[in-house]
Amino acid sequence: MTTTLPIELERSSPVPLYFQVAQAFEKAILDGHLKPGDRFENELALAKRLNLSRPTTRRAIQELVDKGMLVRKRGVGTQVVQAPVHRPVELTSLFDDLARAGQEPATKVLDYAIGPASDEIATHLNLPAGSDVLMVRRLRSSGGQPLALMTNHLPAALAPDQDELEAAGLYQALRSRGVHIRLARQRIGAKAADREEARLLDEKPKAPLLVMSRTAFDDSGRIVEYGNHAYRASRYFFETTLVDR
Amino acid sequence: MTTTLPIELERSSPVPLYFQVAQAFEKAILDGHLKPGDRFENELALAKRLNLSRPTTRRAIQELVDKGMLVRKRGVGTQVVQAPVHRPVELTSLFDDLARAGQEPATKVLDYAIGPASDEIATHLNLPAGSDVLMVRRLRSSGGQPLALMTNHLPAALAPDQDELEAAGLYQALRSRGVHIRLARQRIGAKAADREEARLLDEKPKAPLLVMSRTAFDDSGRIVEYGNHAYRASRYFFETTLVDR
DNA sequence: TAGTGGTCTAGACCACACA
DNA sequence: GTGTGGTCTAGACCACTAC
Repeated sequence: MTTTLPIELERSSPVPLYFQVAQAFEKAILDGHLKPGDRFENELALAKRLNLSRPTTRRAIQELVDKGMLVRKRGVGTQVVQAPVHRPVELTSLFDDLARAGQEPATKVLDYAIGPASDEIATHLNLPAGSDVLMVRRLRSSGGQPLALMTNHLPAALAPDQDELEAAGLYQALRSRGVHIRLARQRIGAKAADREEARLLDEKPKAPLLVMSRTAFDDSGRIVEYGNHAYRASRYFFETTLVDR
Repeated sequence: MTTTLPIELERSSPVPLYFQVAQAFEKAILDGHLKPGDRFENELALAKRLNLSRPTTRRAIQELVDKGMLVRKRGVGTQVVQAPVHRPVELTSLFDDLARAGQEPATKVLDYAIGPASDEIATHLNLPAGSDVLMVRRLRSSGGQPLALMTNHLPAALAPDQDELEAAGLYQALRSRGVHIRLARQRIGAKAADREEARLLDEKPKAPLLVMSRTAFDDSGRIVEYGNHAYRASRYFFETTLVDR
């Protein structure tokens, strides 16, 4: 069955039309007005109904396909994916994730030191050996329980204050300094906790930890941050959605 | 500096023009002909040079932005990201990953049983309780060493033969049955190995394992597979690239 | 002010799936 | 055959950045 959804467009809004359309459909899916397996209106009909050009309409639909909420099949049509949808992984910090989940994260800065980079760190940050970098180690907790141990390295020029790092996430602190993170590459693995990690995270030595190392880039393609995070396996996981295009 | 790259287009090819362009640039970046930090030709100039329309040119560039190889900044331009590029995570199986890496994976089917689904599995597969499903448990090894223990559940109608599962990956077996996986949602975490996992994976009990549970959808949005995989932490990790759009 | 990317239009033709 | 999505054109106007 093809459901038609009433959509109001605000043509004078700075929000792109394709985005308004995509959001309206996303909301309809999340609210259950469009059900899993429902056939979607075809592009031409939708474009006509909304008084939009086909490319604009198409882009709106593609947005949701990329998010893993719709699937399209050439010659057949577009359908809503058959499963309750979670939020896709976004380029936000753990701090943001938790704040959104209402878990009230707290951060304690354990180490904060600026000095010449080791060869390894300089390589990861793509800086000349010996450049000044900030190393910060933080313990993130939520609900009174330790959650993650985070070690990050940044070019000294971008170093946020220690206060900022306790009050907000690293990315938020960078944003307020005009640094916009556009890209992150992550490597996710597992390891056994060493003695210090165990102590700080309130786990036993050799307890399984979920580890993530991340390199973040700004909108000029420069490396802004390199970090190693260790999460308590009992309290954290990553979600990813992969789309074949 | 703006580098101009000679690109040959095959207009009669079934390969889309935007894809040909994207591939040419991707190759140039991977081969080092375009270096990290290099300014990219702007869209209009590139379109004119290649005798393409701007949308087509733009789509080619966007393709590489989505892959995390380029970053664009409004009013400024497009640049090559400042770091060696790995392959992005794709919708392939571990089997494919290893075969590509030349590690000669081998698979042993430990269990293969078709029967009524438990409530939990039925829910994960979005099937009526008690529907017939295949449960298959496999041990994946490479280089003579165990690597992953994989438990998968599929609707019985899609069940590949046991032979197929030993010879190829699950996804490849499904593909040869006309099932095209278009979407996968993954949850990645860590856990301690239980006694049986430890035995099969040649690890000690309580050794850290990287675990992934995955739900896969076909091009009609139906759930095709639900699986739980456990990887030896010492031998596997996941890579993800996140792009802010 | 000049140059860049971001959005949008109104069409066109093609490839594929299905009845 | 009919209907669907996939690709492509040749423009247009706007928003933002840097000088």
